[in-house]
Amino acid sequence: MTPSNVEQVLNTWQDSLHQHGYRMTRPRRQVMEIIAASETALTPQEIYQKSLELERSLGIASVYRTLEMLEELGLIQQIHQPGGCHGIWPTLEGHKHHLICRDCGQMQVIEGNVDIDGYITAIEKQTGYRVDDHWLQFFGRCDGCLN
Amino acid sequence: MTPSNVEQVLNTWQDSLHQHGYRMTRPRRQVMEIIAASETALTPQEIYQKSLELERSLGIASVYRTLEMLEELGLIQQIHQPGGCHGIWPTLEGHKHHLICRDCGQMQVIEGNVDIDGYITAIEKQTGYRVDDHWLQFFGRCDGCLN
DNA sequence: TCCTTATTGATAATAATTATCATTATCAGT
DNA sequence: ACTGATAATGATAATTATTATCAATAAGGA
Ligand SMILES: [Mn+2]
Ligand SMILES: [Mn+2]
Ligand SMILES: [Zn+2]
Ligand SMILES: [Zn+2]
Repeated sequence: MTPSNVEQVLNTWQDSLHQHGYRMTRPRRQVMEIIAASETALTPQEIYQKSLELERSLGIASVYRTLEMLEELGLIQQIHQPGGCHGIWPTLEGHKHHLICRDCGQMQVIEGNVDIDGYITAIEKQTGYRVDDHWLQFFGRCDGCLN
Repeated sequence: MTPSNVEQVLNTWQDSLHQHGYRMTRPRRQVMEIIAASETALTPQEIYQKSLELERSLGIASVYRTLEMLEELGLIQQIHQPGGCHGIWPTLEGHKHHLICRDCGQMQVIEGNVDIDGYITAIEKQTGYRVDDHWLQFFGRCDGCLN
């Protein structure tokens, strides 16, 4: 994300916090800035480590508490990867998927394809389950890491 | 899986162990039996807990070591779930996906649909990534938990 | 059956997450 | 702008999960 894009996301998130009765504090802003500015999905520990380079670092407990809040508000979600789970990424609007580079971790957001809806209907008929969500993630190597 | 089906899987796995120079021991057999007989994806801790009810329980270190070996042999894989990750499930042959009940955790194996291949080709052209794997998981409620 | 050595299990060490509580800082109300 | 109620922080303790260590054990080829 570009710096101005990060600011825009931060403002949206701040509105959501206030609408739900949460205060906007410096630690929370720092966590949100780190997440929104990152090119890769970060773990709680990675977010904490990045904060150590700031003028005023975070408490590890505040990192976990902020992530819990952001997830409850639906502003972030967990990205699951082979051999390194629980990365954090802003929630996607609409029907999108994740493409992740195995080498550098860089992520791309992919438009969802409509065919999956028909697939889901078939699955529900076949199994008797009611499907309310799905995850689709692609793994591979990015252009930079291939060359 | 039915008991006889479990036995069949266990024999296949035992062959794989011996072919790779691993010994078939009682702890390893117990871990494999627990995994193969389970209706839900289990965590390492859950596998250990189940073993406590057996005549001769497992050491927690042996659980982790056995899982590491089985994963290296490609016999099991990690199942990632919202709010409870790193469940263990036997590796699927061919192109299949997972359907997981949010309430009871029961899993169903779903045939993969061919449309995803075309989707992947489009993604590669669009992003410059080379895609070598994908995960597709469906979440919902099973027939039993709906009623 | 014997022997080599891979494997186990008890436990120590490390890492990650959650709980506790005195202190601090946000922000609604004036 | 100031004040006060209290939400939130951060240091740290407690808990939980995972990995490392090593003497004792057992698998399986000879
Ligand atoms: Mn996961
Ligand atoms: Mn989709
Ligand atoms: Zn890359
Ligand atoms: Zn169910």
